[in-house]
Amino acid sequence: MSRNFMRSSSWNFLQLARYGRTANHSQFSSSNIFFHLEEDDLSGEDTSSLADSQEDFDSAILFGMLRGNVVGLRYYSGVVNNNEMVALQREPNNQYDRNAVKVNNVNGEQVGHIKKELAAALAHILDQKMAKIEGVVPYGAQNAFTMPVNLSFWGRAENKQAVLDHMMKYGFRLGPIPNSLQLGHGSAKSKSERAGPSYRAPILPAVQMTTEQLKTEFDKLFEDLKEDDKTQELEPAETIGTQLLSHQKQALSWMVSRENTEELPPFWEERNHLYYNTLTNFAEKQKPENVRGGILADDMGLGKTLSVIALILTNFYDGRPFPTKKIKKQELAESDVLKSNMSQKQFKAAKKTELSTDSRKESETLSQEASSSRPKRQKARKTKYTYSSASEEDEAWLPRKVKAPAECTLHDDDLFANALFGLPTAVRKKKNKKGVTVSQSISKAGPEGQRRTTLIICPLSVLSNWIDQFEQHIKPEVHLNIYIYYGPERTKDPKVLSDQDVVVTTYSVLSSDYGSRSESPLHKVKWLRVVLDEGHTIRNPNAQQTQAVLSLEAQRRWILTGTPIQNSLKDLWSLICFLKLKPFTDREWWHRTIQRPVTTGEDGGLCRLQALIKNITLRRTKTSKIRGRPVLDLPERKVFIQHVELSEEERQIYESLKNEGKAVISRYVSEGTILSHYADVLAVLVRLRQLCCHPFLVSSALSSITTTADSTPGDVREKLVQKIKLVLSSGSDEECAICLDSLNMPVITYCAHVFCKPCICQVIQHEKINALMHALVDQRRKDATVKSIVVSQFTSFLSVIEVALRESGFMFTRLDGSMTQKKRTEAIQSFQRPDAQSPTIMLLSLKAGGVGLNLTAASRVFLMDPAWNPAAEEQCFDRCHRLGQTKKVIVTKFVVRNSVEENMLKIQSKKRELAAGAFGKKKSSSSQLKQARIEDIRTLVDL
DNA sequence: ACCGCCGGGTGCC
DNA sequence: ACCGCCGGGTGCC
Repeated sequence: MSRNFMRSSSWNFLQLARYGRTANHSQFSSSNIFFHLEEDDLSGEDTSSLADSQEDFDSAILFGMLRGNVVGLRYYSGVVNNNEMVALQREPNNQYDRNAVKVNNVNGEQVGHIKKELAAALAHILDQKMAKIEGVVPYGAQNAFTMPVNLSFWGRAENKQAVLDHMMKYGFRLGPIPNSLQLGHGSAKSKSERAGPSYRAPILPAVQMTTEQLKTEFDKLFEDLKEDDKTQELEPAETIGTQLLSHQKQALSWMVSRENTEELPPFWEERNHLYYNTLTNFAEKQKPENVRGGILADDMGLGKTLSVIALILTNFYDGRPFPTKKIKKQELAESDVLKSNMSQKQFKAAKKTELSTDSRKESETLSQEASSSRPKRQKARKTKYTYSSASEEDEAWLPRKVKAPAECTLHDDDLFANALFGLPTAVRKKKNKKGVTVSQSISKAGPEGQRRTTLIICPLSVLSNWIDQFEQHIKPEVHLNIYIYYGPERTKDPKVLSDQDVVVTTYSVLSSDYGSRSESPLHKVKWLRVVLDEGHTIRNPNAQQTQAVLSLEAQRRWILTGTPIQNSLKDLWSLICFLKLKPFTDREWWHRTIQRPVTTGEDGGLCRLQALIKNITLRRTKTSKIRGRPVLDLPERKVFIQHVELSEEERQIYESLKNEGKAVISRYVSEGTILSHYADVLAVLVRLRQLCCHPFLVSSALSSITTTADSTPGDVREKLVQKIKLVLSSGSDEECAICLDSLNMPVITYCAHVFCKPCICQVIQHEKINALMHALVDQRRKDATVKSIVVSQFTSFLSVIEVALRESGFMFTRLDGSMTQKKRTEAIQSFQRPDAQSPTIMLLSLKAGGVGLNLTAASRVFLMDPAWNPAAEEQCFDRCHRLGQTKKVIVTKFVVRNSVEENMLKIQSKKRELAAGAFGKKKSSSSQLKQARIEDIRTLVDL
């Protein structure tokens, strides 16, 4: 565990403080802090605990190059082009030579072996991971028996000499490869049909870009995206009952075209009847499968969910919308009118389909489908859902009424899910009715049955939101079958799933299914489409959850995320893998062609990355403009920082705690043991921050006063009880830190400070809370309908605030990490209600709920204590400043003057820079990280 | 000749 | 491999 701990990034460390808050008691216990840190690590916040080779990749420098030979070509089927990249792979179990090193082409097919004398030298280096060795075949690609290979050795600077020495021992000298050797013989090109263009010599280690440069480039990367030509709009299918905003129609158009495109994926060209990859110079006969999907990276609150729902219904099958009902004669007239409304794009797509399948019949059906109008519900139910001219294939796609075994219907799960998410009764009723309609594929539909089902994977916190939005945006008469794959009653039968139109599940369910012995039905279905909501949750490629997602079988793949790159370029890799972008699904090619060129500032690296992102990503921010007008007409948002002075008494306690902490920390610093005393240091910091919020938070008395579940864990409490007994029994003459008199009704803090109970209670009456209550009362007087969110990282602080709110007669509700999903949903729904009985204040714990939480009923946000990570604060503001907000949003951040909080603001702005610059940034060495952490701590306590 | 030379067989690791 | 290497056949010039 300590290993994990030491490796975690400083960001991760900083997050810990927030995490500690999630468990109400952890601030009292260093072991708890540790526990949560580790948990956080494992849950994928940090990817540095990956294989060491991963780290080596990032900090690698070029040691030198060497010309070697690939032998045994005639025994293997893998072929290469001149200048094509090849991969080296150790083969320790080779029966002829345990030093064997295989040479594979970009596709992973073996080309040959490294000649044994050289392999003998390389084996040790590869096995010990002293260097990563990359190969390029400079010429002679079509040789029959052997071919040359240029090897480049990459690794950490500290390994360079050892590698050079080792190679020297075997008689190989590494050096730069002269251009004369590099380009090979003039005849090489003419001999080969597969030969690519002449290729420049591998670029020698380029000048490392500064963080600032990279940041600028990174910003540009996405800036430029906004200005490209993804401005086509597409009207959604008739089945969508909601009018889409312009940018949503653009998203729809882009997504539909991404799903139906026949274009080659980025960096592939057709040459001489072969498909040629311009990055690796790899070529093959087989057309690389196109990425039917991409990344919808719109900012939060732009309506990604609605865009996807529209996509599902609009591009349900072969570029056609979700089929609806029979066309009746009198409706045909109407449909002619509607036909003219059919967008150009839709029509083109239709034509294209017609051409490709060469089926006139289908095209007739199509125009009817596209223009079908609304039937009366009754009729629709009686109808057999057929078109007069529907082809057999089409028929298979129509919803039909079938008997379904009880356990296969939606009832049970729906009921369960509805209970779980607290969906309103009306919805439940409707669902039950709907539930009996289960679509059934017909075996004739295709060799493996046509795919029809979209799988949506999302965090639990937004699951109910998906369901709500389907209800809200799809016309009620449309029989779209949705299955919530969640809860103990979920089906085990893949057939049940593949008979749905949409299946919604969560990452954790998917992951636990994947990890369990019995086979996961989710992994047996051949999905039409898989949608990852909050798709950056798969950014740790080693997490089981990521593996579970990557092993899903689907034709169309979508990632929804507001933050495609969170920490570094590495984050993008899992996403690319999910999209099955060849050849990047192999980490080596990703690194050699994109990641390393970008991080080392190699020629064109950023251009490549940009070309890649541009191809697969659509991103708009809230400030993006369409035809000169903002995408969203969001009301203004203002952020105020409200400084608060500590009262005399508070200041006294604060200073004494701070000095105590400073003494401890500076001792650690001078001893150089600060990092091994992290838990202690953190405890000090947390106490200081809590004190800024409210002195009571650092008092053990809290547990006996608040009525909520907040409590000190038994053992710690016991320890404190012992201590106070000791203080009392020993007749200690300790004095109260507040009144400086002898103790009267003593209470003890975790840090073993002792106060008089009346003294500390008096403190509560003073600043802070005071600032908040003043603002709230003031607000209520001006406009009682305005709702507010009060945010803190400390649930115990929220509990204190609760008391104050009750005293002033506020209606409030609360959302924190300890609540069940059902209770959370209840809290949100009651808060969002517009009626007079609805609470006007939401107490929100900073990390609870995560992204996607919609609290647009509120237009005021009070941030009681600054967060370590500025992004977390932003996210918090976005919960109410998003689509659906009608009022001006005012955010107030309370910051205590001359305190750890002010220092945190400083660190925040530093972090903000880092976050932007971390993209592509060379990973700091662990010693640098340590130093940075120490610096952070010193800033915080003014050391 | 316990050599050199010739030419056939042969061929990754 | 239009090579190198191996080992058998062979042997003045």
